[in-house]
Amino acid sequence: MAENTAADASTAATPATATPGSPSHPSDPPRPDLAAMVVPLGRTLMAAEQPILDAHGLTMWGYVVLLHLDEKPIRTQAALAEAVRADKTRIIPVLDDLEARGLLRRQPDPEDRRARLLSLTAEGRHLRDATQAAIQEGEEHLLARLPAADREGFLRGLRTLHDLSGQP
Amino acid sequence: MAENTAADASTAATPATATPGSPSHPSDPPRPDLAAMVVPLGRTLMAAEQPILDAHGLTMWGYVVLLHLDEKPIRTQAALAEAVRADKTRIIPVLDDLEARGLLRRQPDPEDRRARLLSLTAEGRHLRDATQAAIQEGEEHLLARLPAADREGFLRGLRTLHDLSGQP
DNA sequence: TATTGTTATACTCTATAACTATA
DNA sequence: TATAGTTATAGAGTATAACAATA
Repeated sequence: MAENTAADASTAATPATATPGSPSHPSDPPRPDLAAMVVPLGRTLMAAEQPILDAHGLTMWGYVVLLHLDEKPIRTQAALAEAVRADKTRIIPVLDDLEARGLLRRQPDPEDRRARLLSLTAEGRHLRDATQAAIQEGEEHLLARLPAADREGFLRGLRTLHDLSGQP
Repeated sequence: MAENTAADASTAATPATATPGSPSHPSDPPRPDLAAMVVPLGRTLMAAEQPILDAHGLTMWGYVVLLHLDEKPIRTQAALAEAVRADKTRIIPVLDDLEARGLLRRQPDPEDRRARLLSLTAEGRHLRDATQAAIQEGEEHLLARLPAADREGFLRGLRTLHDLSGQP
C-alpha cells in the first residue's frame, strides 16, 4: 500500500481530478499543472469540433487555414505555415484541396513569381463563417456551465496567455 | 464584452458580404475559437515543460504516469492507461523504464496474478515532487503576467472545464 | 547563390493484431 | 472462454532532404 507520508506534501499535493462521481473540493490551493489541464481540454475541444468540421466538409488543417487567411491575405505559403505553426510542406495538400474546391485562390505574385498570393474566395469566406458560427455555438454551450464571474476572467486570461505564447 | 485593443480588429474583420440570412444573431464573435487558443497554449506549456523534464530525466509520459500513480495506487495497467488517456500498449515501455530505475513497483496481485499492482517508490515520489515543483514554478512565472482579477477566474474556469471534459 | 514552392523519403508516434499467462 | 499484460506489426501524422522554378 502506498505510504501517504504527510511530510512530502510540501507544496505539491496532487489533485485527484477526473475521478468521476466525486465532486472535488478545491478548498486547498494545490492545483494540477496548467499543462495537465490545458492539453486535455484542448483535446476535448478538438474532439467536439470534429463532427462540425465533418459536417462542413473541412479538415482541421483546412479550417485553420481558412481562419488565418480570412484575417488578412497572406503573401507566401511559408508565412501562412508559420502563422498556423505548421511545417511548410504540411499545408501544401491542404491548399491543393481548398483551391480545387474553389475556397481559396493561389496566384503567382506578378512581382515575384516564386511566391503565391493566397486569398479567400467568397465561397471560402462563407464556409469559414458558417463553420466558425457552429463551432462557437458549441463552445458557448460549454462556457455556459461556468459561473458568470469566472467566465469573464477565464476568457480574458486565456486570451492573454495565448497572445503571450506567441512572443516569449 | 469589453471593447478590446485595435489588434482585435484583424480577427473581427469579417466582411461577411451582407450575409442576408439571419442577423438575429448579432453575436458576431470577436473572440477566437476556444480550441484555437487552448490548443496552442497547451503546446507552449508542453514546450516549456520539456527542458524541466529533461533536467529531471523524465519523459512526458513518464511524468504523467508518476503524477497519476501518486494520487492513489492503481490495480491494473489498463486502468492507468485509461486514466492518462493512453492506449494500454503505449505505457508499457514507460513502465518498464520507470520500474528499472526504481521509481515504481510493478507486483503481481496475489489475488489475481494476471494483474500488476502499481505503486510509487519513495524515489519516484520524490522525483515527482521535485519535477512538479519546478514545472509549477515556471507556470507561476507565466501566470504572474495575468491581472490578479483575471488570474483567479482563469484558474477556476480552467479547472471547471477540465473537470467537465471528463464526463460529458 | 538564395528563395519559394513542390515532391519524395524517413522518422516518430500511435493504434491494431497476435501471443503468453493466468483465471 | 475471458482477461491482463506483452510483443510485433502496420498505420497516420509529421518533419527532413532533395528537386525545380524564379530571382
